[in-house]
Amino acid sequence: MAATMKDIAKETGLGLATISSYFNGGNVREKNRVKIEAAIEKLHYEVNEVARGLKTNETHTIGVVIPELNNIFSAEIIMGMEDVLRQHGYATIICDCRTDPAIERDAMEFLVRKRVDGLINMPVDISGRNLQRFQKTGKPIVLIDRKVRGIKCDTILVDNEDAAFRAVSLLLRNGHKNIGFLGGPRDVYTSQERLKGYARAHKAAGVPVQEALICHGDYTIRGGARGTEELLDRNVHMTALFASNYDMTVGAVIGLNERNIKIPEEISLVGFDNPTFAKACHPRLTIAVQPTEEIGQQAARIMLQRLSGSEKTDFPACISLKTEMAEGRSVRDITAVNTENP
Amino acid sequence: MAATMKDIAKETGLGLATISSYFNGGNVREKNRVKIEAAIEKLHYEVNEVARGLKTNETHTIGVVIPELNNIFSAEIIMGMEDVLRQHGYATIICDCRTDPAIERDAMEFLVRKRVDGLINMPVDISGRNLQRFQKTGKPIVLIDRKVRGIKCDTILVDNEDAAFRAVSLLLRNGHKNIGFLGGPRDVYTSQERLKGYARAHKAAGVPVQEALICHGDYTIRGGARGTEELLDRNVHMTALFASNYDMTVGAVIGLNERNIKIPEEISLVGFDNPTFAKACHPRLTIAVQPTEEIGQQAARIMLQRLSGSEKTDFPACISLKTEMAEGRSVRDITAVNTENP
DNA sequence: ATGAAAGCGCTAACAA
DNA sequence: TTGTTAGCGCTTTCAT
Repeated sequence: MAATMKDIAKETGLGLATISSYFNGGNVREKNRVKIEAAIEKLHYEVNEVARGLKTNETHTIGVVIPELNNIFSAEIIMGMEDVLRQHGYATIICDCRTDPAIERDAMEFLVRKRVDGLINMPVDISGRNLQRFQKTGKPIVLIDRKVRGIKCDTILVDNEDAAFRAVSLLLRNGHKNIGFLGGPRDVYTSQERLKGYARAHKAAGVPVQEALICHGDYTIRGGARGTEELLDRNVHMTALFASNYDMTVGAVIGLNERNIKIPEEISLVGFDNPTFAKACHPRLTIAVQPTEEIGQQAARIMLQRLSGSEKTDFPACISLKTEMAEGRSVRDITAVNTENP
Repeated sequence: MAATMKDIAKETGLGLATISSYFNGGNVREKNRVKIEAAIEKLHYEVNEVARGLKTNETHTIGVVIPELNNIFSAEIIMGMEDVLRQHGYATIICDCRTDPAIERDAMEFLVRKRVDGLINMPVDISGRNLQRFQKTGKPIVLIDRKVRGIKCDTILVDNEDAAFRAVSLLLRNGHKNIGFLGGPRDVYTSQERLKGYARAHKAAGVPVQEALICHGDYTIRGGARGTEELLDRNVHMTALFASNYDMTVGAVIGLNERNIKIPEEISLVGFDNPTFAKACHPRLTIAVQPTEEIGQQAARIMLQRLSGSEKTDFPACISLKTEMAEGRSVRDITAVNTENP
């Protein structure tokens, strides 16, 4: 069995409270401090956080429920989160619910039993039922990437609409008027937002949106490759492509390569996420970059604030993080070409 | 405050032990069972695993320490692991130590304080010092992906040497004699193993290994692209390329595309990991696939066995999982060509 | 089958 | 500053 505070007390001849005080930053006589530290060393004592948790009703553990872990987007968010939390003495229990609302519900119940101090969730069940259950505990919830109506809590979003707006505006500024849109599933929030941005950019530039240029894929590499080919087949005049997530960006590059279409000479491309991939491409891809680690860090910080209770504003915060445009060389300026052929 | 068993006891008029018995599969009179369940419903009772953990000295929590979470390899392992563990009522606390032995040590200490029931580790500190610390708790350790000498515990490895052997043999069988090797860092275990497999395949086929065909990269996309170009420049007669991890495979595809080199007409390519990427490529890539989720699942299962104590063999198991060759169309058979030009 | 009571390792209130 | 003590919510003998 592991050593307990009692053992330290016995070893040093001191009382329990003194030992506890030592660990909780209380004042302990220098002489005793040395004794205690010697005993800790000798007995390999490590505080039992379970006992502490029972007593204080604080487990210093945050539950995290996400749809899927096997994509860099989720993984990097988790990294940023876990990093901040552990630095503050908090553990994170991560539950990958495989995009299944039922598993998500189980995961949340599980976390309630584990008495986590708070929940960070990238929600699958948009109805909010799962979250309502957790909210009964009175413990803080921070939502990531998606809103859930009916749930009042802090939320970290990415301004997807703006990301798409800027990406497409960049293409428009460079003279492109037939811009293909490789979108995600119709019913996914981020996908809808990005399509809105695509449309708004067109409106702002006074360029009409053409249905034939919009392709709803599935956010996968393969879907991106196929979508690219479909768009090429349907639109002879297409001069540019906007891929609205990472996997579809990879797919677009593959699809264009396969057809032997030069970027940006024949088709200009703006992608999404993953700067590493963008840099590896030739020419380097222009992409919209989501601040993945920052999303995680922010979520963690807000959670920490709620837990410390030192929060002034009592109403939920809704933070919208901006994406960055990382410019490469995959967009060709065709304004000159346009004026030549009016 | 959340409801406790005491509340249930009060509500039902039963004793504490009866309630506890109900939750632990003991026999409870039908009449009382109904009463208890009604009370649970009414009070929204959820077992407090913290209290239970203190009493039973079992937290039903497994600590997981890995170097990095932001690559599909790690992420999928974690998915497989977490899946199995949670299905058995175990939580996983994941610590990403950013490939830093010092952070790894902190993480392990942290997990000791959290009183996790076991540790699953993809080790960074190969010296074993970090693990020795944890091992003092007497709790089980399962190692993943790498051995650590001096630590006696269960280990799940992938037969990397065999994976490379088979990949390179495939190329040799197809008549290739100048096969470039895009390797990882010299000091990484998996990288060394894969190089061994490359060499053994050559020996088995009676083809000499040429130093100029071996490139030590850094397991990144960019490294793969650069390595590919280096190898092309150094070796005019190179007809094939073996990329020894996923990122370098992406890099190789990009590098070859950039030079406008056709796969497999000009260069045959065998890659590593990520079937999704392989399928998205044209032509579909032939790759060695590591059973990532299975690694995680196996690790979890072995851990579960150790914890249940029903393990017959008391000595550590060392399981070596085989990779799969997923054949695409990226390898050209040039045996005929060779006989034409002897 | 059920109840009473002790105690897991810690914190915190109170006393000294 | 330090010691004593009660009790967090549960499991687990031991009676009944």
